[in-house]
Amino acid sequence: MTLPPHAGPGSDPGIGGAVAPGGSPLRSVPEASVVRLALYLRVLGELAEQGTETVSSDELAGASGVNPAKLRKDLSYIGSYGIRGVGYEVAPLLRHLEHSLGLTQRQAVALVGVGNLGHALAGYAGFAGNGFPVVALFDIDPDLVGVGINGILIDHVDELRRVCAERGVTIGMIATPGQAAQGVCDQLVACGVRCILNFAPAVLQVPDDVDVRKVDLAVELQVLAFHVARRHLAAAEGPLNVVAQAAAAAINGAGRRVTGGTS
Amino acid sequence: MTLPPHAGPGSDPGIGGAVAPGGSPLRSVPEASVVRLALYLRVLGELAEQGTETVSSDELAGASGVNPAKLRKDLSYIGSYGIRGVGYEVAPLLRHLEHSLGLTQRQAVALVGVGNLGHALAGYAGFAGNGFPVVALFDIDPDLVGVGINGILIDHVDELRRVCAERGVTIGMIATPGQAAQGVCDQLVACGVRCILNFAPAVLQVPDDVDVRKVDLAVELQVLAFHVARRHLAAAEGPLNVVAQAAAAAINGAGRRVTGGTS
DNA sequence: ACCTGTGAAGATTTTCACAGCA
DNA sequence: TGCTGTGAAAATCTTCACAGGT
Repeated sequence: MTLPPHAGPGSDPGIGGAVAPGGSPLRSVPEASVVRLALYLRVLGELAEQGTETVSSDELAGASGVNPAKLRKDLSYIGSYGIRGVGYEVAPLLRHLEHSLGLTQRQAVALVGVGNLGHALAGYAGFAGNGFPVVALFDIDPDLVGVGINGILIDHVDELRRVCAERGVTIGMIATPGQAAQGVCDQLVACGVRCILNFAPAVLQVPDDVDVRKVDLAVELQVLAFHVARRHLAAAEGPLNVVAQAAAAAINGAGRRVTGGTS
Repeated sequence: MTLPPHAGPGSDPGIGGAVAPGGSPLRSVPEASVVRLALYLRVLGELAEQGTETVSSDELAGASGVNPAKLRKDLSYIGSYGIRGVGYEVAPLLRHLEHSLGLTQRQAVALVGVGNLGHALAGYAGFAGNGFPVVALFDIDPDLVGVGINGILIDHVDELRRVCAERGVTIGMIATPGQAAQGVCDQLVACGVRCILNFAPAVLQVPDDVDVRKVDLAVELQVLAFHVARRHLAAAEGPLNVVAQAAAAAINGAGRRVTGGTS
């Protein structure tokens, strides 16, 4: 069985606009769009803080590093309604995005592996503040069990099943060494966790109905290294390229490009 | 850069963009493929450790969670030569991948922002071990300046330009708060850094010739939250789905149980 | 007999471009 | 006039399926 980074259970055709009880259309949203929606949400939050009340798709797209048409299409997936000739009202759009991303419901997060990286994740303020409280910590090291971080005590991995059930964990984060990751993943899945964020350098095999997203630091650096190398090759190879690049660089000295996401 | 009217954000498309105008290909490798190449490299490393000498595309693809045809196509971008009827020799393929990803040359990394997350990144063993030594640390907090982590002293951000030049930094990592990220990014670019890995919750604006990759923890969690919510909606809507999901869960509950280790 | 490398088909995502409304 | 929402075209990525080695 294969697990593309985001093998959603929704290989499901379901083109038809199935309608949920509430009446909102449950249309399939491309994974890439979901990622961008989360991005727009943050940018909108910043705009709201500044007191901005409306934005055009051009403005919001610019601030998000995205093509305006793409932004409008992304919003269309969640049935957003802007005002023609004006743009979008920041506050309502923000609420709409939160709702569409399922942020109205609090998601309890469990973190397995409180080593170097795990410790930082456990203490990361960005989580709790955004509706993702870390409610459980696990490690296999007896010296760590019982230690508290941000008011949460570390439990032994053997307690995973019980603790996750008790605390209603819906999202699992894995920050163990690579060899341990699959085992931990299996346990989380057995506990009913269906969404996993994996920081361990390992490819996780999971059932079809489980979503895994991966953050792989080594891979990120290697991808950048590839670009460094390619840049050297390109420069060494074509004088024409060098000229073109220099020209482009000069032109861009003033105007800037926007670069968005990854993962 | 080249022709495309718009340098797309997101997973920066025109990677091989440097297709020589009148010259040789310098074949462009799709960004998605580059990411997977890095993944194959890791899996191959594991195979090599186990003493495996050859793998078929099926096996390697399975272990990487990827479709075999896709794997072969990915490898074809870097002109890999397997042996028909047999597969790939692990060691040569591993070397080939390392070379193609530019890992033969050591990349010096600078990390800006030694807070909660930054501290963990500075101590992350996976970097140095993979040819990405962190050679410089920066922060704006006077209390941190002078502190050493893993033998590297933290410098003040004001020293960024000098230190990066002295130590030949080629890759920058940003782990500052969101508001500080753009400023830091500008400084890195001014120092000649052309590849940046951004952990800060901010969209960075950079010139065309700079590659940015982003790791955004809040976005990752929100994407997972979206899937949790969608799953609930789907379950509430389609009774057939519920049955199928329950069955899948049951089957997997009986699945292997592995006692995991943790750091 | 088996497995790679790849053209071509298929699927998905991005972008264009314009109708339609405020 | 200005900007959204969206059908359709373009670009990109994935998968199939098979020719061609070993």
